[in-house]
Amino acid sequence: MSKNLHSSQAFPRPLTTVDVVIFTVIDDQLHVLLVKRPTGDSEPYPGMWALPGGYVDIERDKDLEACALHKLKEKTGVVSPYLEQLGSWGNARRDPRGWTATHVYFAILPYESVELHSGSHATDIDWFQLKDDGVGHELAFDHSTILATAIARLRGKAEYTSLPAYLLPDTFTLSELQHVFSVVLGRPVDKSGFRTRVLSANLVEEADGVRSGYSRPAQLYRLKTPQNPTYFPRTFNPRKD
Amino acid sequence: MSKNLHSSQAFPRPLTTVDVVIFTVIDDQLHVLLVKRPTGDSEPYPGMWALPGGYVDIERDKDLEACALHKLKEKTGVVSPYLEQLGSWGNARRDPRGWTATHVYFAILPYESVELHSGSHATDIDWFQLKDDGVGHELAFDHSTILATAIARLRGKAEYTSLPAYLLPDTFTLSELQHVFSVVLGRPVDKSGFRTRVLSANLVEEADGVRSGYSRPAQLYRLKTPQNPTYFPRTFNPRKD
DNA sequence: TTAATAGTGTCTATAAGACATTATATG
DNA sequence: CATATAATGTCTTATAGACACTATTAA
Repeated sequence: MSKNLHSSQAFPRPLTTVDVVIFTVIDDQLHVLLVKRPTGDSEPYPGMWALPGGYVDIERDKDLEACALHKLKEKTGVVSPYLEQLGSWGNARRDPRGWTATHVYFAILPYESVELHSGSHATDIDWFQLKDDGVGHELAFDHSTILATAIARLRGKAEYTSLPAYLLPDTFTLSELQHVFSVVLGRPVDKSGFRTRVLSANLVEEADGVRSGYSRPAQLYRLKTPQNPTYFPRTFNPRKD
Repeated sequence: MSKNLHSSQAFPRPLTTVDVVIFTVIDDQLHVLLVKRPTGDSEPYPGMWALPGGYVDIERDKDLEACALHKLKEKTGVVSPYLEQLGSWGNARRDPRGWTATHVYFAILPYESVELHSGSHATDIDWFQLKDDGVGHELAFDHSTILATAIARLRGKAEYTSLPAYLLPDTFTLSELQHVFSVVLGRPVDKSGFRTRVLSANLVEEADGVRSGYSRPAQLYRLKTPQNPTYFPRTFNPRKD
């Protein structure tokens, strides 16, 4: 047996987990899905809220993304969300049980597509409204840091990609799209400029039908490439000096 | 002992590794640092070239980034490069020894700062010139995929951030900066537009001294915030339709 | 006809792209 | 003075931002 293989097996292995930051918009506000930690005596952070996640099951999960998708489906019932890797966090102190490394994904869903599934009690999973860079209180482990990173990524990418579109159902009007951008960006978005931007970026195509209400009906659109976000050639609101 | 803790310990753990994609510019060409796999019988991918990396040592490495920095210093002697997380890759098939997950970082260095340190032979570590999305031949594990992702990230970020600046030493002229951007982007960059872009982005400040040659001497500059790259408000060459 | 929202048009400011011109060093 | 490169200026084009205006439905 080679020295290298031998030494690899001698290494104590860090624990490997996967966590998922799940965003949606409820009542014109960004929300994130959190689950409550169990309250057993030897549990870390008992009763605190945390990002959904857990250990990689090397029998069940064929890769990290499959593991993230599994946890997402388990909690929300959603099977094909927008999902991207956020990063990984690993050190000796984040979990009292020892050296752990977590691979974090973030998902964006339309609220209409979700059906929450709690483990035992309906009260141990819930949506929390985002304020600034978190939910207003500390989370278990280093999840406050991870959540802040995810929020920054979502807001940052909203400046130059079509990411917020994944917060809407399959078909939507341009006004709805504009509105969800303004929710994520936290500031008003000009209608005319937004429409030019979206249409010239080839982001959407017309869908059948219109959204009718107490005013002029609005054309429905759908994403042209729902698999990947579109990159705009510029950010919103170029900075002035 | 709680059910959760018990089950966590029962889980077979994936192997955890860290790999580093190290870029530099040599003779006006992008290069990446690779190491040769050992040739023992039970070694995976014996004799093939791979990204530098290895197991996380939970005694020595306080976190994942420290582990990446350690591996970088070990190979190049460089202690404070530009380093960012690229992503993680984990599944049951990438390493014949079992389920592994690797946390990948990418580093950007000025070639002048490097002193290669090989393990035993000077021939088992080397710089490879980049062509398109790789080095022209397959790498060990899934490192060809990882390298392609890193190249895309570097080229992509060169369109709207100051990343290529980290390929230069502390002080440089604007012409040198322009040139290294053109090397990374793989296309010529207009002098006047580039200078306006760089100066109005507040990216650099004047350093003492000039670079003299057989023509008008050039003012030396340095990065204003060497810790973080600067984001430009637009990409280069907005696409035409 | 009015209210409400969809959708378009106009004007301005900003910055990139292309390329010409001026500036300043060495040999 | 010739040459090479640094540094700046000019003109055009593209697009965002602001905001005014027109279009189309339901009540």
